[in-house]
Amino acid sequence: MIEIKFIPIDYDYFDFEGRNYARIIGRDDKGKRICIIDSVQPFLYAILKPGVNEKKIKELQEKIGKLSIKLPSRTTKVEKTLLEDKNFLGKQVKAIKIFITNYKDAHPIADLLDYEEIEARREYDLSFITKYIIERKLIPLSWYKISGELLTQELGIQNLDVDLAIKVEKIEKIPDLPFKPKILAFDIEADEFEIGKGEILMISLCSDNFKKVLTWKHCTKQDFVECFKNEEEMLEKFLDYVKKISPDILVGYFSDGFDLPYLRARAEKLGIKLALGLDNSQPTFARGRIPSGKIFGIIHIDLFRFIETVYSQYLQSETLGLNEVALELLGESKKEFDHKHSSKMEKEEWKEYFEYNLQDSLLTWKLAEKFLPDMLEFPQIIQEPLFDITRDSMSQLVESYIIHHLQEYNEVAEKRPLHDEIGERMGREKYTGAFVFQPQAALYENLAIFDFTSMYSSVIVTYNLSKTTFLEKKEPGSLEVDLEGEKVYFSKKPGFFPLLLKGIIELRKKYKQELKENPNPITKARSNAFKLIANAAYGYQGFFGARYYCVEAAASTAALARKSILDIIEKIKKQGYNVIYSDTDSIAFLLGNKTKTQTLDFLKKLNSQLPGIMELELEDFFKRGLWVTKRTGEFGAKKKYALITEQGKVKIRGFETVRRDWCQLARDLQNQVLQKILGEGNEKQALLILKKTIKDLKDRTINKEDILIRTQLKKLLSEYKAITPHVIAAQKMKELGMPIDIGMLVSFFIAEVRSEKEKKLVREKVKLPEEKGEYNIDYYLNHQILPAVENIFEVFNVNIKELISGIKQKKLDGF
DNA sequence: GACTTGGAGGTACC
DNA sequence: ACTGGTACCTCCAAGTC
Repeated sequence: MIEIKFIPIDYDYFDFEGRNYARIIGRDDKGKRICIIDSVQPFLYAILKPGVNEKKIKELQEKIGKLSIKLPSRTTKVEKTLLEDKNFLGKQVKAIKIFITNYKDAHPIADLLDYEEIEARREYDLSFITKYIIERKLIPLSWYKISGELLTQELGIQNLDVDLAIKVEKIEKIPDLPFKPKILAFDIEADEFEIGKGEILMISLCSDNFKKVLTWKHCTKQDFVECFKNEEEMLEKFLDYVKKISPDILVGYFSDGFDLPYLRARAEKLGIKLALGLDNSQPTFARGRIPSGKIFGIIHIDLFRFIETVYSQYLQSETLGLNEVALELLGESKKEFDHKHSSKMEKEEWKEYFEYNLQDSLLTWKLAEKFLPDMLEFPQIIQEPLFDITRDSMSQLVESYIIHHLQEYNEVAEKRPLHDEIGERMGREKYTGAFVFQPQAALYENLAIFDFTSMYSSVIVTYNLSKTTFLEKKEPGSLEVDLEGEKVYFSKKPGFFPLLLKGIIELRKKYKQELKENPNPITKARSNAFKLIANAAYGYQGFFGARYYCVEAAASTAALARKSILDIIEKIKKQGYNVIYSDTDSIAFLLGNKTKTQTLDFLKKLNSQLPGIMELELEDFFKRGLWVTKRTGEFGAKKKYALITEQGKVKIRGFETVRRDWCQLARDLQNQVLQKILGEGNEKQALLILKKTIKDLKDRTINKEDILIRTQLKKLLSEYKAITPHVIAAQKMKELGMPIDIGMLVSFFIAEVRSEKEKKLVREKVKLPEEKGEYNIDYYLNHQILPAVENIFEVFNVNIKELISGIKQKKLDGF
């Protein structure tokens, strides 16, 4: 028997004599690499119909106990059954817990449970690792004292590159110890984008005090460059370095979709085994929307995927490419490098190429270090391994959090929806969502904005809305929600979903406070993780793929949120304020003759009247706020406004300034105009800026980057019904042999053409950035610049178009 | 051929 | 297919006169 302190990092399992064993790689407190082998007995539940008598249950247990499945490789039997009292979707039920030999046969065993007394079969669709973590409470990246038997060359650990292997007997939670995983970043360069088509020219590696570029193409005298005879030798050395550095995390950027599959494809072609795993196995690629490259014992992370789901909504970056993200988060860019085919590269260019390649790894490594607190925190909160956490969608994260907390409510897990069920759910009609107030276009002064904290989550908790509390029909004391005529009912008895969410909101509050008092990366990561889960819980209930899907709950959440905000709007009006705007959970109103103190007191009063955990807070006071009309019609536009605080902080929403599908010229101009108007309270200075921009445009002094329009390609070229300018741009790229991918941003500009009469459509004037041609002055004036500022000036009764043509007639300079 | 209108398409807000 | 609905705006496609 030996005893160690252990932190689990990577999980997988294997079969031995027909049974499943968890195999977990981690470290001990001395930094040694440890493998532990453990087992739990797989099981599923048969939930019984109400009122089945004891005798019947006994008989049923006996029948179930005899079930088995014979496969060529193994036989799975029901090994034991237990009768348990459980909760399931708001009901107390009797359930038979059915232990089986091999978890992989849980589904076929469930299919055999075709007995009249059984109402439902559940928990046959949870992964072995998930079940293992729940059963043994061995939470990823958390510390434990493990005792067990030392293993040498036995089951599941043959040729495993670890310092110690233990067959677990006892697991005990201990307080957290310091832990810093070793991170190795990598990046490859190739001439061809298509996976495996070209040669890998170079591979860069970056870790603590370690920077290398491996290449076989060209030998330079840069100290970080290591040269090899051929691609094979370079790949071998890459494997060597990974072994030697022995990282816990191997991180890349887009590496699930590019670097790792490319490495594997090239290795295969060259007859090399890409033995990255601790057991010398090659990476495997799990099927999915995007394949996930898994390396045994080392966590491969594609940082892009984690950032995309968890952080993109908080980033300013318009693309999530390494360059923009690194610039925003690290203040560093990629190296500038003019890509061309390697065969046409000069000596000096190779040097730059190597630096470029190294910089990519360096940025990836720095980003990974930056996100390390989050990467350590999320797996502990969600209770799934880091590998999965960094690839899960938002709904999966929410669902995993739920699944791992069901025990606290003695709840049996609901099943994943089946194919037909998903189809049905997707086909449903949309329900009514949020309320958006019809604003009046104007420049307002002295505003306050109130908003509900985590509004939808608060509504779910306050009114107990969920699949588990949804009632088929009205019951005494139940809550009735009117969904525009159709009535639905919810139990008042707290269900586990709202209770769980209540816990999340409380923790979110606690960690937000903790962050305020003690701001550091850990408290920030924790606070952010809970915020994300809380925010996604509402969408989860309306999501077709959710185990706890419930449109009635989702629609009721939106309906009650609407009711709440309309109620508050009325109260604010009644108090004598002028409400000017509201969207979903926020309300903007004019202070008028009231003071800030009065307004804050009023906020307190409003809060005291709110039900449950609903809470209204002050977002801020604002000096000025601008709302404009829609392009068509005289009404004020919703979801478009600009605000300035007394400290001069500007908040712009919805305007072209913040839209990436407008050219920089129009966006910059609009931004400056908004800033000036908000700062000064009138349009005079702003007009001068407009004048200058028009002059520059007509003088053709505008830079090309500023007139590029960037639009995302959302589907295959052939699937487009309407051939829009960006589709033409993509077609041109394709003809030039450039790679076309779904999701890519297509850049183009609108050029002058010989005959405007023959080429009337915008798409006929599209040119790629590298194509020769002058920008189309008329287009940029009338389709970019003017539309961007027209209705802003209209607020001041200044008609730009008249002004321009009027001035023209008077032959004044500038316009 | 000029003009209108609906909808496809993309992106933002919360 | 991988959280929800609401809203704006451009440009194409197809219809009307």
